[in-house]
Amino acid sequence: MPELPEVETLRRTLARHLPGRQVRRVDVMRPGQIRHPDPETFRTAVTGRTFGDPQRRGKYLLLPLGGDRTLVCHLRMSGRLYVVSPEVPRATHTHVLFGLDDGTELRYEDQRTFGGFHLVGPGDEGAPEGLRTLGPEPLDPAWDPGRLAGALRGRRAPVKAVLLDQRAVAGLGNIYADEALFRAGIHPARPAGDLAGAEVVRLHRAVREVLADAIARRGTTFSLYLDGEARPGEFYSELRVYDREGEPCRRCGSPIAKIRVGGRGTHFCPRCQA
DNA sequence: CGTATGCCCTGCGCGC
DNA sequence: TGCGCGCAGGGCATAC
Repeated sequence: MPELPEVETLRRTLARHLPGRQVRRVDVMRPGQIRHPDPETFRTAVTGRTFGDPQRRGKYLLLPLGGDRTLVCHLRMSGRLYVVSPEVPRATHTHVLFGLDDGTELRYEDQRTFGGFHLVGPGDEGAPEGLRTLGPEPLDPAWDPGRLAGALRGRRAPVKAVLLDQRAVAGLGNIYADEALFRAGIHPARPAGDLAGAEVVRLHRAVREVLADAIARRGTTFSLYLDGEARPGEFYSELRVYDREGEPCRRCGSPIAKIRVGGRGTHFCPRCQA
């Protein structure tokens, strides 16, 4: 599932291909993936524009197009965005295709169709609500333990649910929330507001470390994620709890447990995260 | 407001 | 071998 490290890896790979490329053609095979504006307006508004340097906010990929327009993409569960030669056969769930002026194609593929595009205009016109209300970037130096403590304070929800709340902190999904809580030695179901100061500091460090480590390994390919050059990530083998139910904890050997927290499948070590 | 639940959607793995 | 069911989950809509 694309989370911050996967979208960051995607941004970095697309940065090698998109800047300076003009969109010659937009094919929308599945109109539902165009969230704003209507697909025909989208198509004509994007055609002829030139990509700038890709940016990222949380799990949102931001592709500047000039003229104060930005193509905003969210991959949700199964979205893939990559540059490829037109001779490569289209994958089954290729829903949107941008023909570029060097002959290559930027393709959007999405098996579960949860993801899609917003074309954002001047003054954030058309921006998805989730982008407007997005919390701080966890890798920003300004995100310190105090900011995390502020997001957790007074909340009775499980600490994991707060980590997944994009308004509290941007970019964590199910994999890295579980991994950060393991690294911090904190039980995922603990009420967020009950964490001691030292635990918040540990969690803050753990979030940063796991995200940085995952970016260094170009993200996690669990089932569907590929980067902007259609390559898988290498972080899967580094996972300490996610998708390891019943397997021995890498630290203490206890079997990794799987429970439901905040409606999400949650992996943790019952001994290291008591 | 804060919290909980269900929905969207498809493919896969499991049990029978 | 085939079929149906449950599960996977990010973000949002709705309910309480």
